[in-house]
Amino acid sequence: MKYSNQLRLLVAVDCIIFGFDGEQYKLLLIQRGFAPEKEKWSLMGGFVRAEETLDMAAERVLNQLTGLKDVYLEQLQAFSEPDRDPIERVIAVAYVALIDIKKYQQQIDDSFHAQWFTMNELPQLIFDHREMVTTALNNLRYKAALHPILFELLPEKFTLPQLQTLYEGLYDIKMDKRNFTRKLLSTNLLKKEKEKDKSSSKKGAFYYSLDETVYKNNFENFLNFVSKNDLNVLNE
Amino acid sequence: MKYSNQLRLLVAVDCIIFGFDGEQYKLLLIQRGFAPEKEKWSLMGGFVRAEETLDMAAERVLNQLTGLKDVYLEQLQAFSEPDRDPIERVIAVAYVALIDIKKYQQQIDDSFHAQWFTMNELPQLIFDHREMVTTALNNLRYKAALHPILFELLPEKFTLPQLQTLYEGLYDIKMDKRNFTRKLLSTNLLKKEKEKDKSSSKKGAFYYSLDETVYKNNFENFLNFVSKNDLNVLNE
DNA sequence: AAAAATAAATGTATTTTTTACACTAAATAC
DNA sequence: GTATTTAGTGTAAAAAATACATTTATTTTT
Repeated sequence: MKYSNQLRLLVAVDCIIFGFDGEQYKLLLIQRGFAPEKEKWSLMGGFVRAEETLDMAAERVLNQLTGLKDVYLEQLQAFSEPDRDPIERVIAVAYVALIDIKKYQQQIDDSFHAQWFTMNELPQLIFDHREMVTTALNNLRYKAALHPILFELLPEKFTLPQLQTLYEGLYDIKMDKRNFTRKLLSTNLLKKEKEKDKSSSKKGAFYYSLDETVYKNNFENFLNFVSKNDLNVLNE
Repeated sequence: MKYSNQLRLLVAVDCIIFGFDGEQYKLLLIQRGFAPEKEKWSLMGGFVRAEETLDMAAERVLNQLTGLKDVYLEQLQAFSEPDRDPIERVIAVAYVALIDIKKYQQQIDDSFHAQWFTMNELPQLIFDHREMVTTALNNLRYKAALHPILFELLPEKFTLPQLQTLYEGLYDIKMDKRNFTRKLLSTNLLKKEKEKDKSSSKKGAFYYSLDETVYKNNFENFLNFVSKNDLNVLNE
């Protein structure tokens, strides 16, 4: 038994993969291996298969094209312009992944044709992928202001200056070091480690790590990581 | 030219339609007119057609099944469990609509088989529609805490007590009248009218209306309509 | 016409949060 | 041992959020 006389469509997932290398935000792209737009830069995408959900499809595609596994991955939204793909109509459900670039650098370089691009040096993208990236970035800015989501972009141990760079980079603002530290520490999300990171200063900055329990319990809370003042910049 | 050897699927939109009648939140449902689950209660749904986007499909479905037009309508997310519809696999993209029940009461009663249900007296719904409603409600609570979205549920002229009932109803909390009024007025979203609504008290409450300019310019701002204290209730 | 009843409207003091702002501390390089 | 570099820290002022009770406008009742 089937629904008769109804249109059936291709459904794809496209992954917007944001990474942070300690200094900058980057986007992971691949050169598309098949027509149309062969060799052009593209998000990681693939068609949904019969036995998998969209979430599963996104995980699979991400893994097949980059080797990535168990990373933060979340549905963004569906894109559905009938002619977004010139070959045939495809409904695309976009997913956003956040990863620590250094953790996977080797693997991505070695085995796949994916490449990291700085956010302000993106090449031309196929189809409506540029729009997807813009939507994803706005969404990330929104979420990161309320939830401690940016930790997904950092290694397990990180320093307060790194954390601040992460926030400042996303909103392209400067924050006061003392106020930033106070706000972050007041969440109780951070555990101070005994060692220091000496790679970027003589004095060295203490490492911190996430308190996973607090993280899981408080993720959905509205935490106001970024002040309203700073956010208003986004609306100008 | 087509993508060969790829699975094609039915894609549907389902509309979660929230309404407010001045006292309570309600959900608009219809009795499904065809198998499977004929006669069971369902969200407004329909398959996407060849020439329309998902947004257009949602508008069309909403209009066909209820006569509603030009209402607040926004994509929620895609639901994709392979067996969510027992007949055949269907990818469903859920949309949320917000309307003022009284404005459309007549029309919905007269021409369609749709019916409003109080949120805590929902009948059994088909497929995964119950999950969609829960997701949509959580999403509405989230958004309404940050953006002046609940005005979509009110008539053009409304009173401060009505507005407070609207917020209190969504979060199932009591708010202080003086603090609530001060917060809402401080947004500059409200224009005081000269007339009073005398339907619910002897003294009567002044009508207010939305300042559309401020509304449009500030919608994306984070306005903190509901305090963090009150929101934490949701996470317990 | 006065009194009672009902819901709307309003202000202030206290606490909490956010902001603005500059010097000292630790380690290394020379 | 002096200079250099970045990390780390405190306090006062302003703004926002909270807790809390009486007066006002109008209608209904007597």
